[in-house]
Amino acid sequence: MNRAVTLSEVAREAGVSPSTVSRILNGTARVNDAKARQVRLAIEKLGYTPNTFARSLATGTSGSIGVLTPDIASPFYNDALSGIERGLMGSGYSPIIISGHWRTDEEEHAVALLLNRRVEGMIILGGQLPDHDLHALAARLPVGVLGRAIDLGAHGGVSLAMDNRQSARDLVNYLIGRGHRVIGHISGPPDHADARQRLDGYRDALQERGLRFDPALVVQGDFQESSGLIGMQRLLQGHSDMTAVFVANDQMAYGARLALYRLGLRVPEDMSLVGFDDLPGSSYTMPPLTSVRQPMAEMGQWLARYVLSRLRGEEIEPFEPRQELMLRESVASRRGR
Amino acid sequence: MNRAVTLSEVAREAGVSPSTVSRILNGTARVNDAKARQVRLAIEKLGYTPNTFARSLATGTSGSIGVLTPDIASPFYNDALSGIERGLMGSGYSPIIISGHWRTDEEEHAVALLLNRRVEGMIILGGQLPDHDLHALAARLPVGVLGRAIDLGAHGGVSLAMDNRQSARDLVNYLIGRGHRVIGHISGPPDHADARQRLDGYRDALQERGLRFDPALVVQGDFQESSGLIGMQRLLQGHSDMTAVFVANDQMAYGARLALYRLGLRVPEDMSLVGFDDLPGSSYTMPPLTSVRQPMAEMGQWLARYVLSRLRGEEIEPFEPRQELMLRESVASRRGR
DNA sequence: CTGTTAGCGCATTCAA
DNA sequence: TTGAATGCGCTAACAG
Repeated sequence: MNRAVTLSEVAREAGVSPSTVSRILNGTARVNDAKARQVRLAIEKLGYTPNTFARSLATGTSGSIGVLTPDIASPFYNDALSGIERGLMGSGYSPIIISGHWRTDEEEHAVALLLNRRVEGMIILGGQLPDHDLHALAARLPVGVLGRAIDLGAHGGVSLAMDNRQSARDLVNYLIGRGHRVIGHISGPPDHADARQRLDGYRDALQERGLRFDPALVVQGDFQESSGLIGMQRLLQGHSDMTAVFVANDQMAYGARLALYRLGLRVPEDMSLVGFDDLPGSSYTMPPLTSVRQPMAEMGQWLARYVLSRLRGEEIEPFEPRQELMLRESVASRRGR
Repeated sequence: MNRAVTLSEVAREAGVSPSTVSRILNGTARVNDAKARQVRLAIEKLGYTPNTFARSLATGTSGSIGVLTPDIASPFYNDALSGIERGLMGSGYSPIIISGHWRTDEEEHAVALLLNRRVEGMIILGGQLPDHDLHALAARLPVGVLGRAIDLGAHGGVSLAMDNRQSARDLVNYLIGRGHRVIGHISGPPDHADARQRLDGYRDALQERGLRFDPALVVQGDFQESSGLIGMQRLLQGHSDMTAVFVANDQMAYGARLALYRLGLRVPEDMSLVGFDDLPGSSYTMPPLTSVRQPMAEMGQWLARYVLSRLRGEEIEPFEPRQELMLRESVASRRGR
């Protein structure tokens, strides 16, 4: 970039002192109208752009909030990003988004980068960061975490965790209530806390209703569509009595759905299907998919507000994210049979 | 944030001068091993984090590339974001992503913000920015644009535009080739260049094959699922001879698909359906949706490399994005009828 | 209301 | 190999 115009150049052009220009720029003090006009003209003429670095260095504030997301292209976390943007809007703070690609080392690197950029607060979406990293972070600045059960209260940090286990349990209970007795499960990767909790919830529900937990009814996926397809194929082998499948996320449920279609099995008449996460597309699958919805956007927005409130020393009303069973058309009743 | 540790404090702690610490940090010069160890120890002990602002101010470089996306939660553009991340990886540059929410004023504001942050290059995804803004930008720094046909060659900028019109034409031609004669279209918002071009392509194909363009066969949507559903319902009224519909994007095609399902119409037996964009989910719809794929991730990656090459004064091999018809199972042949 | 002065934290001369 | 001095562009006292 060709050397950028500086504030002093503007000052010289307008025939005033640098501080005057600064004051006009920031509205820090009343300034003679005529001079103000001169300055605006000079700014226009020279194409002046204030240098954030210099300003931040001088003020000691960056006006930015770091956001760490595991994947910039994840339909799941992106709703939260939208929420964060909304929450920050008009606050004078802007988000700096970095993705950690589900890798601890990259995430730690990303956090370091954000710290270098002197973000004043941080929002962490899911991810693999060890708890002690999060604690260390919360001790330095306001931190909001989404999707992990961790107690940051000691430092005043906050975590919005969804109760995956309870929701999975509700979902499977719903299936049982509709008369299903042999229920398969396509699980997520076992190194993923959410996946483990959803599996636990599945097991809880079975146990609670006196149904046997059969490991053969559980196949492992990786949260991607293709693994749902394969998982369903495997479940179908040798489980002719299975009437419903709880898939650990919607993406895999889409794959499972396709596997059934390929085999000429109807949903929900021949097989009931439930997912998890309620992706935007899940209202438009065929049939619309029963799933559990986490208010990602609202959570993101609240977290942004939380960090802002901490920064301003204000109080903020607590937020209880409610997970919601989205009952749609992918589950049939087995009562009559 | 509690006052951060500075380089001088590290220097004092280690008993050396600030310049020495700086040299160790940047590997600018050989330094006595013993001192280097001292310094590393001090950095560790104090929890020192270099201040990006100060460094950028001193060096006059920011090490960041601005990325403007119309929507942080768009499944379409996010693939490009992933590609950009990949393209920048290991280059020493990192992306700063801002979204403009499809609004010209917000986009201009975002660009200003990026300029303030002294990004060294910029990548613009789609959006509503007027051409002259883009030209002005390209005159200042390396710029890569995705999804808009604009000639930035004068300044050395580049634009990777997809030929929406040609692809739409190919798609509709394909339908005609499969024996369809009455083909509906659910279009995108008319203020959206992509939408207009896709409509044009639809018209081109009909004309080319001697079919009449019937305005009643075109209904307007807004690129969202729900408008596809409504659009399909409206198309179905009074067009009993329609056998195929070209939907201007996949999201709307999902909605259209659901409308058909609700009415008990089968795809593709009763109605053929084609979309546009080939979202990740489109391989898993029921049936898998025929669509046209733009290599968004590859384009994003190449654009990142392009900007880097400009920054380094290197040459880069040109990139011809190829759009690809993804022929899947949502189209039936009408030949025999 | 306005100009002058003194840093903010760092990289980079220039000497030693 | 190392330290001292200087300046990047801006804001914030401090005087006037």
